[in-house]
Amino acid sequence: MIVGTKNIISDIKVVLKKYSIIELVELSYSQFENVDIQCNNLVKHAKNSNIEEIKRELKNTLSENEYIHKVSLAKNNFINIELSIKYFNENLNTEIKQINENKQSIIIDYGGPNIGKALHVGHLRTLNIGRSIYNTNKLAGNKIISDIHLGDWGMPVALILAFIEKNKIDINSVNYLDLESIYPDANNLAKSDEVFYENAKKIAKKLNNGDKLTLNNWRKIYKTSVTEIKKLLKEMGHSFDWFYGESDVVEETKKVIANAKIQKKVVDDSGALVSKEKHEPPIILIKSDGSFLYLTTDLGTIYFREEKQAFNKYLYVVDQRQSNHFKQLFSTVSYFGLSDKEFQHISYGTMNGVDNKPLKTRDGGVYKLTTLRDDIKNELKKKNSEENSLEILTNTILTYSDLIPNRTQNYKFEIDQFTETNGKTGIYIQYAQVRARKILESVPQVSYINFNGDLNEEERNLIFEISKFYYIFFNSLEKHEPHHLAEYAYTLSQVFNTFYTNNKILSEEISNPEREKRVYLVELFYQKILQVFEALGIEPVDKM
RNA sequence: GCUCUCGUAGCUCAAAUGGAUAGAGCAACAGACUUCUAAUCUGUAGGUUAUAGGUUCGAGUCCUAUCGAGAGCGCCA
Repeated sequence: MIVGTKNIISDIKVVLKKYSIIELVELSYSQFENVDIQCNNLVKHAKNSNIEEIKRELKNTLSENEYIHKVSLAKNNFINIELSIKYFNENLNTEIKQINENKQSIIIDYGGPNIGKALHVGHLRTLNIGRSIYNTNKLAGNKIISDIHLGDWGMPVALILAFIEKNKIDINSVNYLDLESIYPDANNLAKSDEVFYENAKKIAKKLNNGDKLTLNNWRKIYKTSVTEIKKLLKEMGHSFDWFYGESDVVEETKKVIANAKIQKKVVDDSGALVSKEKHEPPIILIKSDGSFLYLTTDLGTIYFREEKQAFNKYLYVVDQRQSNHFKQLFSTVSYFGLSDKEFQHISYGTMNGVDNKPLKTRDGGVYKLTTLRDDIKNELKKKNSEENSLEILTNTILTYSDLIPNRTQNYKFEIDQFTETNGKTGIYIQYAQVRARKILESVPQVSYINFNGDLNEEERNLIFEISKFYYIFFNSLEKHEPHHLAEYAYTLSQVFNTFYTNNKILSEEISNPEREKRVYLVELFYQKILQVFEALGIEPVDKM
């Protein structure tokens, strides 16, 4: 829906209705030169006997519309519209919250990192996509709560504890770097050493049963790991409303199981507890050794959230490889009657290496996030970045490069591409923003201005591009796809840069109506690009 | 074997419910700094949208087949 076009649509509808054409009328942006928006409705009525008459009448009616500067009907029946200055004067300052008629209450689950494992490049997508969806919803006036949903329970932790126990490591001396090497070692050991694996399973069970000594050890590991995770996330500009994990829902998970038993919706299958709902593979809730699975804990988490707050939508920002898991989870939620809310898996493609296979998380070759940050920072230092902006620019690259590709596709992770500072990059959009900011700092603010028709090509292009903001924002919001906004940040900056290089603003040659108009244009650009930054989770720099 | 996702320029990616002439960036080539920051701007070149059919006014987008790539598949998360 293009903002401010309701009355154009209704004009078209009225004419079509006279000829008994009653249908949904829609407008879309056009790629043609000197055409802003187009209407495709008429194309399919080419064989209508009144087509010429309809076209004539449409042209007459639309020519009268004050939001339209020029209308033309193509031979193949596309309706091409050039918008009037009045349209822009009225539609560049609308508040997003006012346009959003369907306010929602949402919880967004980041399918969190696991404690004891280093954050690696594979974690980038969930963080970036999640934050963008979160911010976009906030801007739209929706209520949204983010929960990191930490992987802090079950087998992964049990493996770490078992490894510490087996090698008689002093748990009090273990720091986060130790943990990062312990997990892969323990994981490998479990594959070859059956006794060790059995031991780990026992520890997992002890955790679920609340064994005091095991819990104490778990707490130490938890604290060491979480402190480090929080520190890195903060440096990267990520924060969460809730920092709950699987360990917080142990009791709730048990309740879910108990209720399912009462409702007779589960059955014993060779020692394991399985849902009666038909699925392939079947849904196992409790393993034959008594411990819970991933899905079981997720059910507990939903129980926990339902108790805590009323949401009407659950979003899970998790890798597409888990789509089957979520299909089963959502199905079980409704089968068990846990919630009747809307559940959605916001899946994203894997980040692949040059071999086109997902970057693996285990053993030696893990590309840690901290390493990636350092690599980018070093690349930026070569370009003589302002020292103060280095952190923010690094984060910008880390976010922007990741949000540019469509989330639903896999994409190839290449370090060169990530550290690139030319072209369609975070650096480019920051630079445009800094240029605008610099201008605005040196002049007093211009209050609202009505444009007249006296706009040159670059000015007109900039205004038009700015007006697309609402369409793209809501497209991103509704589809949970940040890449539309990321792409827009680039095109908007590009149009601004062209305007900037070809039009002097503060020069003495430019006198007042002209100058004030251009300053106002810069203000409009700045205001919109900042909102896009906000929606993407990018902090603007002061200088560069 | 079964299920799912994908295949667009040399490379990395766009293309809103099916719309007109498929767009960007990188790399390549040619230009623009005495002027609000050149981390910028302007231009050239680059395509049978994997292949073959089908649906229709109209297909990169929907359907079928083939080829190619990736992912998931009972007690890991």
